[in-house]
Amino acid sequence: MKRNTWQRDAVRDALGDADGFVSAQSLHAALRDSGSGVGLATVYRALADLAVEGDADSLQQDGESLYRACTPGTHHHHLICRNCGTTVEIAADEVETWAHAVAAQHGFTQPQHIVDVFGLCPDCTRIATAGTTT
Amino acid sequence: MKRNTWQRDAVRDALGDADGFVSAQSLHAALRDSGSGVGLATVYRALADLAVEGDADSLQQDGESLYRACTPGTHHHHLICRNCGTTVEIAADEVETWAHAVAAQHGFTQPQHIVDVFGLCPDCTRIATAGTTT
DNA sequence: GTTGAGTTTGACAATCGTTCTCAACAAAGG
DNA sequence: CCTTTGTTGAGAACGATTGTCAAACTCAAC
Repeated sequence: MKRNTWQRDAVRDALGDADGFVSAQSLHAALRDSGSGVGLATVYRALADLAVEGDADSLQQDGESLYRACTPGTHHHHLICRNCGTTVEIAADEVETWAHAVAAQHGFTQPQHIVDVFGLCPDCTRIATAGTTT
Repeated sequence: MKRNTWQRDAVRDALGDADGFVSAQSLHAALRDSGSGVGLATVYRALADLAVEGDADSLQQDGESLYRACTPGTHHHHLICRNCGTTVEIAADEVETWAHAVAAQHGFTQPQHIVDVFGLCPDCTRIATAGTTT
């Protein structure tokens, strides 16, 4: 049986409030800031649950897992600013098709794919360019 | 100055001998097996160097970094069997183009992308199917 | 061949993210 | 209300990775 606890809701809310991808640790810190004394282990558990249920996307950067609330049920990918963390959801039918085609081409079945694009968002591009043009 | 040590060569060789992606830890174990008393820290350092120089690809799975020797200089992606670890290098011009287009569309610059396809290779598919078809 | 300078190594500790443990707790149903 | 049973939380445990630092080694010059 799955129980509904305010802790889990708090994690879900905090994840929804976060802008881009956040680590479990920073989410825990944010929760502690907002007064919710949620334990770290609980945050990890809640995030893992959310990811399994499809309410959150996760990706691994460097050595930690980052999570982000996402529209449940839809398969999509992300365009992430590597400077400020801004994230844009992108539907990627083209890539879906490509992945399936490539897999089939080599006799592979049950293709799953990891596709994420990192870059500099318009704002950060402007700043970076201004800094470089010395 | 960059020096040439037998340890670094040993790591490079071991990586070349490995079939698919291997973790730093297992590579270290393999090296120890083959008699080369290379330290763990050295393996990590060598792998990081190889990855930077473009002689090795790295990806993160679960919570550890996996490495694999690759043809230097070429940008490519991988089709990886999630069961046996077999890896196929795939040139992905289509995806390159797509990634750039998507990035540009949203005003993002300097796009880098993580694209890996996991699936079941022909052999593992056969086995899995045989097992499922009870 | 020898010397010297500076990089690399390696054993171990430290660090960091994540998971486990287990007693206390609280949610859902009777 | 009471019982049942999943959930929480504090801290320990854990595993991968990185830092530390003296000793070893490589390279180039002599």
